[in-house]
Parts: sequence; C-alpha cells; structure tokens
Amino acid sequence: MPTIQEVAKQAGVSVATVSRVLNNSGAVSVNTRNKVQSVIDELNYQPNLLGRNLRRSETRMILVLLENIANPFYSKIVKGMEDTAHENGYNVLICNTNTDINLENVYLDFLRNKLVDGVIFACTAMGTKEFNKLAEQYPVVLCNEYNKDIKAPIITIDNEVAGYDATSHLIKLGHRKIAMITVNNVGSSYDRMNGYRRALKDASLQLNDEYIVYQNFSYKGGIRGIKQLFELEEPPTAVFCISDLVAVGAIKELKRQGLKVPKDVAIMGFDNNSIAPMYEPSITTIAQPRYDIGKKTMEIMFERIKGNLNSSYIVKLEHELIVRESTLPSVH
Amino acid sequence: MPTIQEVAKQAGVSVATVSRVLNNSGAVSVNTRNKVQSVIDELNYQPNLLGRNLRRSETRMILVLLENIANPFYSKIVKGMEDTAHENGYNVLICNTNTDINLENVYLDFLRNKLVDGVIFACTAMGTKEFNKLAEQYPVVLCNEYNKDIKAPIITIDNEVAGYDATSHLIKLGHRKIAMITVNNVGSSYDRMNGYRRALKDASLQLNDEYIVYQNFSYKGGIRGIKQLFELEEPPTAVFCISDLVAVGAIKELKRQGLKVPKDVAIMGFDNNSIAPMYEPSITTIAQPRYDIGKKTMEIMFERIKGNLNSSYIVKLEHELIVRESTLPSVH
DNA sequence: CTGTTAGCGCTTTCAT
DNA sequence: ATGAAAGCGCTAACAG
Repeated sequence: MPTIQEVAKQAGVSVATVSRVLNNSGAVSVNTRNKVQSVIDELNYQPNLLGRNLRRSETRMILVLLENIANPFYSKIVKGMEDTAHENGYNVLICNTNTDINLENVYLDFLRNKLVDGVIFACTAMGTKEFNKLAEQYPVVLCNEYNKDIKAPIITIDNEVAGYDATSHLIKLGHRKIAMITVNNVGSSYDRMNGYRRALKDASLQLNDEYIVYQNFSYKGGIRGIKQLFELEEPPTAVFCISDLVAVGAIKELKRQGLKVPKDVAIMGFDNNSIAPMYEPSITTIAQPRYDIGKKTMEIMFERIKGNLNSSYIVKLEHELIVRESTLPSVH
Repeated sequence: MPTIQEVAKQAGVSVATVSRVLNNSGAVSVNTRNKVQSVIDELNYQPNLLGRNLRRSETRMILVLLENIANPFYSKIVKGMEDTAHENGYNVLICNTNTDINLENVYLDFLRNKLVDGVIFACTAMGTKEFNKLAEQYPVVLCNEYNKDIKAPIITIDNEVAGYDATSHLIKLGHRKIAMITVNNVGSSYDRMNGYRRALKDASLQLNDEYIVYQNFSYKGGIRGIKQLFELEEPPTAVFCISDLVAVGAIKELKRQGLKVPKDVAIMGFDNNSIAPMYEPSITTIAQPRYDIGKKTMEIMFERIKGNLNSSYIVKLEHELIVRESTLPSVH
C-alpha cells in the first residue's frame, strides 16, 4: 500500500502537490498534474481516508439506525437517503439496533467518536430526555418516529389525517362496526388512532373501546388482534390494521376461523409494504412517500450539519390511499 | 469536545497515561486510574477514533455488501454476523449495492481507503477476475454466492443436495410432471437445478427442457414463470421455485388462472423467508441455516484478517426441508 | 508506574 | 506553481 509520501517521491514533487491533485484544489500546472496522476495510476495508489478524516475532522458518513433491516418498509426510505447522500458527496451506513438500547449506544459511539458526521434515527430505543441531550450536541434527525417532546428535526407523514382517511374509506364502503388493531406508546400510532376516532365521530358512529385492541407491529400481533376482536359478542365487519404485516396476520387468522376477506370482513393495512400487493387477497393500505421521506430526511440532515437548523422542526409529507382486494365493496 | 491532551492536563498526568486507562493496558496505579477516570467522566470525554484508527491502522469495522436490505432473507444472516463481530470487538456496516457495479465500487473504496478492515459480499456485481484480484489484496469473503473460479472463502449450503431434496419431496408426493422456475448464471441456482435433474433421473422420470424456465428472483419472475409453464400443452402438476418470493408470484398467478394450490398444483419455494409461513397457503420450502451462515462467515472473516487463511476455502452448512400447505398431499 | 517522543497519512497555511 | 512544516488525536516504544 503506497502512501502519499511514496507517490510524491516517485513523482519528484512534494506531498502537498500530490494532495492538491488528489483534491483538485489549488493551482497545479498541467505538467505536474499529469506526472503525479501517472504515478498514482502506476502505483495504484489509494489515499488512506483515516489520515484525511483525522485532518479534516469530518468523515462524510451518515449513520442510519434501523430497528431491523428485514423490515421492508425502510428499504425505499434508505434508497432515498442514499441517493441524496451520494449527490452531496456523503455515504450512508446502516445499522440494526433491534431497538436494543445497549446496541443503540454502541452505534451512537460512532457519532461520539467522530466516525460519522450525523445520525438518522428510523427507530429509537433511548428515552426522550437522553435523546434531546444527544440532539443538542450532535447532528441528529428523526425519520418517521416522534413524540411531542422531541427537540430535533422530524420527517413524517400526517398520521392523524392518514388514520382519518383509512377509516373514512371503510365508512364509505358502508361499514359501521370498524375496529382498529394498533400499538401503544408510539407517536405515529397514537395519531392514526386519533384520526380513526375523528372519522367515526364525523360519521356519527359510536366509539366502542372494545374495538381498539393493542398489539405490536408484527404478523403475530395481527393474529392475536383478530382473536381478541372475534371473541366479542358483536365482532366488527372491518378492521383497520396499524401496518400491512398486522393486516397479513389478521387475514391469516380470519381465514383460519373460516371467515373470508373481504366478503365477511374488510381489512385495511398501512405502509404499502411490498407484501401488500402480493398477498392473497391483496391489501388496501395507506402508502407513505417512502423515497421522498428518505430524501427529505437526508436533506434536513445536511442543513443540520451546516448549522442552518438548530431547534425542533417538523416536515410532513403527503400520503395516499391505495384500494385493493381486501376491502372490495360488499353489502353488510 | 475535549481531547486526550485536555484530559491529561486536567488530571495532571501525561497523555500516555490517559491512553493507558482508556485501553486498560499497561500498568497504572489505582490512584492515577481513578483520578484520570474521574476527569474523563467529568469532561464527558469521548476518544476520537479517527486518531486511534490512524495510529493502529485498523478500524475493527467489517463492511457487508447486500443487494438490498429489503430482502428479508439476509436479516438473520446479518444478525449472525453482527453478534459474532461484537463478540470479537468488531462492528458491522451494511451497505446496499443494488448489484450496481458503480455503487459496489464506491463502497469497496471503504476497504481500499482503510475505512473498514474487511468486506463480506452477500452479493457481487463485479466479474470473477476483478473479484479475485481484490480478494488477493484484501480480506474478502463470500456469503451464499459463488462460482467455481472464485478464489476466496465461501460460506453456503450444498445447493445441489438442496435441489435434490426439494424435488424428491415433490416426487414422493406422487408428482411426475415437475417444473422448475429458476434463474440463469447464478452458481447456487445452477447447483439447485443439477439437484433437480439428478432427483428426476434417480426416479426414472424424463427430463423435459420445457419444464425449466428462467426468470429472476422476484415476485414477477414467479408470475411470468407460471404463465410460461401453463401455456404448455402438458402443464406441470408441481413447480419447484428458486425462491419463496418466486413461489409467491407463482401462487398468485395460478390463482388468477383459476387454479388452486396445492389441490391443482403443488408449489415448492426456497429459503424459508419470513413470508413463507405467512402466505396463503403457507409455502413448503428449504430452510437455510441463516444465522449460522452469518456467524460462520464472520468467523472466517476473522481468520482471513489474522492471515490464517489465504486461498479459496468453502464451508457448506446443513439445510432443512420444511413442509407446509403449498404441497399438501393430493392425488394426481 | 509514568512521561517523553515519534509518527500513523493526510491537508493546509505560509513562504517563496 | 510549488514546497516546508505544523498538526489533526491518538498509541506505543523506550527510558527512567
């Protein structure tokens, strides 16, 4: 592995000059440039970025924290982030935290130890107070996660309106007994539930607390949610699920109970995961503008790094209702 | 951001001593250690790893190249890699290449520029010759990808036997007309197809080239594969799909054509993706020991870094047949 | 047990 | 247009 020294020696110039051609900076005569470049090519020289990064005290790396890379929801978001980062001469690192606070801390050390210039949280494990302390000291932005006390830029959709739209869709199809399988203590779910409530109210339908069941974002959450709902005396005819994966679990369990979707029960998902159009039946859902969310998040990150943004700041992007088989109209 | 200098000054010791307590190395008196540690805590000092890494010329980072993080197949593999890396004081970075050779090159610069100590390919874009050149110079290992000319450690299952087992399962169920939807030019698929052929031969079934259709690993590949097969005069009664995603596309398209799985056609997947048990019907498949594959891959990486391994080396782990609804016995 | 010192590879003033 | 030299923050001989 040649160093810049060896290139300089072999080209008969100083290291400063080699550095200049490396960075296309300063003024270098065409002759010298060619000479240096040919030595670089000949030796197959690759600059050691550890040296550069130390000197510049920046790495042009952004860390993205995900709960789990397996969650296909984030794939397009990450693509949006990556493209935007590359356009700006940055690179993106992805790490899984499994929402494990210890693991999260390990990766946050990358930030504290100057290995990355900023962190995007697509998932948080730590508490709000701690988070705000971190966000005060370092460039940090939140993607698709939030609560009202967070002091950092946040990029998301308007989950309240999205919940309203999802529920309204079911109401328009004639459903009166509409349940929701959701999760607890997550800002976005809370907002979606508020939208659900407002839609029922606007349609003069009665709120029934038994129709709101708390599970988690998983396939199994959907199974358990349906079990719970269909033990009720008056089971719902439509279920709004907090994610497509939950919707899949719901459909699977309904099928097991001998009920047909959408004939007996309409199912609504959320996220427009890749599984939604593929499933049998395909799943009606709310699509989030995932690529744009990623893109915007990264743009905001650069603003934060430049210091143009210092306090909390929220960006809401547009969602979209996508109607598929799981809510095909039928009479009730 | 305090530096080691400031800690040293404030603690009234030399930077060497601070470094020693930081690394738990050398001998430091209990008194000094406590003093230094308290200053570290007080200043909330975090060592700048750019300095350390430059000095040590290692980063204890391993880069994992994936085609796409959205592919849930890799999630457990990555978990196995991460756990093993953490046990050894290393960290894992994940990058998407989209099998784009330019993007792959961007990330490989991390290796050439000393930002990571090794690269694991779970997906390759470059040609074999180039790959071998890289593998000669740097610690590189391949996970679940290969061809016979590769000169680097490879961790995989025995795809030929797996293909044999999958096909034999269908034969045992009484099927005689067994097709395969596969992909071209991929080492593992090639081996699985050889296994498929050998199973047919061992059962004295005739090989029918029309029953082998080439698509890609996607959902749409499954749809197109079925369309092609069911335009034949004698369509198959069972189809071995090269991946679970392909199987999903296959089932969806059969349903569209009014055929039932498994009643009319049996479908076999591969990989035991998370979707396989969730799908309707659930999908019979070959499970790869994904966590162990990841674990073993990382272990081999460390051997390579230590220099204990220099040439090509192949590790084959055990696979497993998982029978589900999509091949439930029925008479033909 | 502790301090002094050189240097990892690079960039960037400051001279010339 | 080019070079000399300082220094980013850290570690690791070496000396004492």
